[in-house]
Amino acid sequence: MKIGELARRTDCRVVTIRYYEREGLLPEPARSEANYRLYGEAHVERLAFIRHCRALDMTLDEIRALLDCHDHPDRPCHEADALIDAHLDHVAARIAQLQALEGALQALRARCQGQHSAAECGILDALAHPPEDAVANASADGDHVAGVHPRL
Amino acid sequence: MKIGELARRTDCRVVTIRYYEREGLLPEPARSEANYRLYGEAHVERLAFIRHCRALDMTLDEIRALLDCHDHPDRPCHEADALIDAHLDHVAARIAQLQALEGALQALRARCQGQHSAAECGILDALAHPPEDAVANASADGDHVAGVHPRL
DNA sequence: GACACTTCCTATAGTGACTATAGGCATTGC
DNA sequence: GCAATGCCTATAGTCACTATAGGAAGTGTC
Repeated sequence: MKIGELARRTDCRVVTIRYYEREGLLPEPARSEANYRLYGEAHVERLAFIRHCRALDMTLDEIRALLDCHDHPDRPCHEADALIDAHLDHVAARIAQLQALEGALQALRARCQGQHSAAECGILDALAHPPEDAVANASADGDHVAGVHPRL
Repeated sequence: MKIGELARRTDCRVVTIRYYEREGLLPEPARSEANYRLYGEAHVERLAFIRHCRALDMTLDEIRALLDCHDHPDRPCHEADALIDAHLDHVAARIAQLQALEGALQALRARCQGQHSAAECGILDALAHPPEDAVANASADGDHVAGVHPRL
């Protein structure tokens, strides 16, 4: 099949497939006479694997490591386990962080009901002079779980 | 004060301050004879405002909008309110998403206790052939709240 | 005054995981 | 024969920074 069908079957953009190829996550496929990429079922499976990992918010580096396990079925799978564990930790940490953030935002929101001018707005005031601890715990500590504005 | 002191007082890197200036979030300060940037208390306050917003994971565009409100105290503050509301929605959505993700990862993790070879590993198997719905709800829907791997 | 060390300056490129654009060839349907 | 679509490559842009290079100015010690 050509790249468009692969894209349709894996719910992945065509450009993204080519990007994965450049990044070495997908092997270079055969080419037609017209130089079109030609894929088989193995490619569908591998791309599906990648997209599932991405849906779980793993980085391409993490996925590379998992694919490496996948490509060496004779080796033990401690690595894969450890990777998932570490990733779980990151996700849990990020959730806690965002919940703190949600609390801070709700407190902020409660300070204004929209009836004032900006000069009297409790929100703007609080942002200019926050109560010290309100925001302290909400900021990330480099734990590799992304901020509030994803791309996907 | 010079840029280093401003950075220390606001817990913000020097390069980041210059970046905010280039982005128009901070006004260009006065310069010393040696061309060093010279800041006053107004800059400290404005930068603190920006950093608090960033700690709440707002984008620079959102912050620009809030600063615009801040800079026009005579105007009503509906905009600021609406912005915080929208941001809260995004954070809440992201939390829900990550919790779904956490569940999917825990289910995944439970499939292997690390005693197998990669060929028998339940994790790798599940990633290659997931049970359809497991991952479906975990993937983002472009709601602008970032993925699992932040930078900050 | 000579030297090292730190702080400051500008400009440019890199990060991750894509997305967008330009310019062009191949295929398909009418 | 022609337009619409799909495919190709290559390059640049996204966001919020971070890193690096190369140099000038200020500070402290001998």
